[in-house]
Amino acid sequence: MEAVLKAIAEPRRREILRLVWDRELAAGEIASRFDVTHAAISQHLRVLREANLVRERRDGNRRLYRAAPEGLGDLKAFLESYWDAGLQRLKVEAERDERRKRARNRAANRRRRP
Amino acid sequence: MEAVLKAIAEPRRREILRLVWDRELAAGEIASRFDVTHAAISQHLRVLREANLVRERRDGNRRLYRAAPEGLGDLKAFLESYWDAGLQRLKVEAERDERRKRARNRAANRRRRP
DNA sequence: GAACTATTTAAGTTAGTGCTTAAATACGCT
DNA sequence: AGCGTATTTAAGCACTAACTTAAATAGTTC
Repeated sequence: MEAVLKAIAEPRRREILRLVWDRELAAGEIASRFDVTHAAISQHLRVLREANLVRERRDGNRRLYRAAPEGLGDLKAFLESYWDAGLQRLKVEAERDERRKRARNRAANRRRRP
Repeated sequence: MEAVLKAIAEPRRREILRLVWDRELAAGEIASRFDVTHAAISQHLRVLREANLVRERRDGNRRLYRAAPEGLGDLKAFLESYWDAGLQRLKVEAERDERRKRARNRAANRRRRP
């Protein structure tokens, strides 16, 4: 998961991911859309591949890349679990506060009319 | 958004975020849970604060931190829009493929029984 | 096999980051 | 004011990461 988060923290890699989200593109086609060298893009593609965010397929000379739904799904699932766990705790906390508030009110009422 | 993604890409910052998810903690209390110096944690807290992921409140001597729902919401929204846009494109692509397949079948049928 | 194309890998440079130690700031207490 | 506590800021160091250039690999074509 570490690798995934690091991978998408880099803006250029997010752009690349977008480019290959719904279609295959050769490394060179991807590189031609950026103003850095092919080598630089190749290195980004490696990071994305090792994070399991893109898949690579060889076609003759070329290497075609495309977003990998599995890796993206893992990321989404991780983030959702992160949130759910947090929201769950918030909920529990809110209920506890609610109980305290009611207890305070009951005590106040007893003082007013015992 | 850049700042948010960079902030959560760091494992220690994710741990800190978890700690203050549902309660306020003083900087020192947070730092005492890690085996790095207070200064290091203070720097992490700054990163989180500048990414709007935590809120800081001063209480006398101490500074209390707590997760900021707004920043977290922004992150969730960003990721969801990232996905939705992607899924939307996937859907459009799938429908286009479906139309092509039907067109192929119609053509084949005409050839079989014109 | 030599030449050409597409891509990656290696090596080096530069900028950024996480950490430490030491000094600065901010607040409360007497 | 002076002292103690909580925390941040500054400076410096080690390590990582994004990039470049140059060389290596892999596949196609003649």
